[in-house]
Amino acid sequence: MNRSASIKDVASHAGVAVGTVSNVLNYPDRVSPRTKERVQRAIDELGFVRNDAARQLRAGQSRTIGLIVLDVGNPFFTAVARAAEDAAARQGSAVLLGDSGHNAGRESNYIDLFQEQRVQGLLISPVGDVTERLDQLRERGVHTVLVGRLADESKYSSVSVDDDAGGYLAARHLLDTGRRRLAFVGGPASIRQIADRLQGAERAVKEEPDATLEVLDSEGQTVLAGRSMGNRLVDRGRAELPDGIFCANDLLALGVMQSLAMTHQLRIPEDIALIGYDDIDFAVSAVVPLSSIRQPTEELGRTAVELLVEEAESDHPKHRAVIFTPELVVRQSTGAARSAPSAAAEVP
Amino acid sequence: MNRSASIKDVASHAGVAVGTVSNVLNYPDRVSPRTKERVQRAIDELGFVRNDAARQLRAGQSRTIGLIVLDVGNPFFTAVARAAEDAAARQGSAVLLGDSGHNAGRESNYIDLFQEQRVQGLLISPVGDVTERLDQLRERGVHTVLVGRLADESKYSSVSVDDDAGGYLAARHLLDTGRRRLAFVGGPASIRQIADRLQGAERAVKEEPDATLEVLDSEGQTVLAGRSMGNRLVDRGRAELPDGIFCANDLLALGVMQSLAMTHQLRIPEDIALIGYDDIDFAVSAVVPLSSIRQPTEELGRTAVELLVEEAESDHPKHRAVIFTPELVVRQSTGAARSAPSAAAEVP
DNA sequence: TCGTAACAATGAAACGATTCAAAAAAGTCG
DNA sequence: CGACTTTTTTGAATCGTTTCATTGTTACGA
Repeated sequence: MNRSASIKDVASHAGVAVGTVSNVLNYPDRVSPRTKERVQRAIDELGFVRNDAARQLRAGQSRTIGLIVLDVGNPFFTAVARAAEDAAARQGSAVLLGDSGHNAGRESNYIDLFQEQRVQGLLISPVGDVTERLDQLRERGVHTVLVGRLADESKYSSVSVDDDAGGYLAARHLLDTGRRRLAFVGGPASIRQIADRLQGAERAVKEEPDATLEVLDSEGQTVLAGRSMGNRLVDRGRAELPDGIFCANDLLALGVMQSLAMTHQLRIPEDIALIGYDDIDFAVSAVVPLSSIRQPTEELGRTAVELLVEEAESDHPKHRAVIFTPELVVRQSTGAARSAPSAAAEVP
Repeated sequence: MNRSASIKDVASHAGVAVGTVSNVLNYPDRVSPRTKERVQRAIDELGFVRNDAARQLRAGQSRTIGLIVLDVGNPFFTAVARAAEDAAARQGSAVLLGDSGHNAGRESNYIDLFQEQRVQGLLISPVGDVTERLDQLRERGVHTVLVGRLADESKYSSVSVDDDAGGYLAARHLLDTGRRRLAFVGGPASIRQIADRLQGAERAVKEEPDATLEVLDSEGQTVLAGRSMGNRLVDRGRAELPDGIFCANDLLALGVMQSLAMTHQLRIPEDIALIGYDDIDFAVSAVVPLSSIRQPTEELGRTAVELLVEEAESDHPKHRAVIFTPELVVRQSTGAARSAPSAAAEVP
């Protein structure tokens, strides 16, 4: 079988017209059971598979949605991608996944590719400033939803997570469990998300007159950065130590935890409570299970697709910016046992 | 702009024939500079973007390669995917990435989708037994390369990594650094890769008359499984302990490391050397940086694409099974400092 | 000036599915 | 049985690109 069978082959093999075969495929009710069965047999015998290129050429649009993420290795994006795929599948579309790897060139290539594919729309976590490209897309009628970044509502729809609220949640939780000398570990402040998380934490601390917040600027957000920050803390006199630490992400928190665990002079959560951000897989299986802030990735992905569909279907594009609130996940590292004794409190 | 501009619009706008526009796009040399310039301006003014559906309808084949992985969240697959993308891009194709999530149903959906898209070929890490589906594909002329699994060479090409060799490497390294009472942590043995790694380790141990290998069957391959295994070890008398542990993957190894670090009676690598498998990101930033076995993911992805192209271009399909050998990555957990003092030996 | 290469530009045909007006077939009822 | 409605089937037109045989144009030497 050199060239795959076309609808025409099926038609002649079944002794019917091409229109009838098409009807069997798309409007089975219009076809009598007898011919339907005959056509079906022809399809099976020839191993016929619809040619999607021809379909979408006729339809003028494909049944796919483009999704460009910053890094497929990042669990945040893989979770979003998976949710987007499910949501798309539910309404008969597929998702084309592109990984820009924080690289504007690759991002641009994917935008071109997806445009040539005539995707129904584009979901994108942009690298830097792409407003120009996106404006161009808008002019060409390609609907776009920004993922994980708040957008100017007059121009685009977007789904994002409220980092300020997340920071507030984390700090508030430390305060609620009796901590008063808080520290924020993270940096650089030039990263929007980190600045927002800090701002939220400050907001919470201001609510308690006797609470303080010390800001510790880390170099990057890696486990190693967290560990060196932890080592600096351990070197301090006990009186100068914070009693609750909020790290801008889980990697930092795990690093801090490592250095405290290694020196064995400070216990978590008795001496210092620790909370991270992102709720990565490793948070649960840390030496002391790490409390964290979970981003609603499933909702992000699902909603992004829904906004896109909504926008594509209405003639008068109305943009919406949906902002999700993250969620507090309490584990042992913030002394859950104190306020709510549970099975999770068993220390190995 | 309601409907996007077609090549016909460009032609009339530039005052030339459609064929000329097509030539500008595909064979610029055939067109005189003057008309080329005129056409180019029309393209820019109308914001013309090629319709890929029409292109591939004419061409009979798309410029995409389908890749179905078991889990996009798994760093192994994301690395393979990235390499495959690069390799594909280098020869003008794009990769459609599908995530089966170890689910045969989703896998089947992607196979259908990719077939309808008339992909140039399929790279797949199959869920369970898909030989039937794949045979069907082969009949329909869709070339397929299996990724990460050795295939019957008479039927398919494949790229895979030699797990036996990896196991040998790991155990040989422990032996070379003076360890004699080795333990293998991992399970269940029903998983092919794990069985192979164990087999390789056994092969190495047999080379040293005075060395022994104890097999510890873990429940799953998670950090928690590793930790509970570690706890069981710590409870043993010192004389009964292994002096070198090879874990079937890095998660297990990190778990074992956690439990040893927590009890602080056994030091790594002085009392027990530890090596994992996969070289995940966290291996570097463990409390004691973890030695590991790295799989050549880039080569896998690149070679998979190359095999596919090779197969698609030759008329007489000749299948090949390419097996890569993994690589030893020495870090502190196996006492690199002993044999080769280096900067990496600095303990914080 | 003419003949002939060499080069440019043309436009109809083809790819494979869907659509839809029209024709054909099957039912219904007096 | 004939007039009518309903259901089923038909097949030409269409989507946007590429291909390629054909026609038109230019350049150059005789």
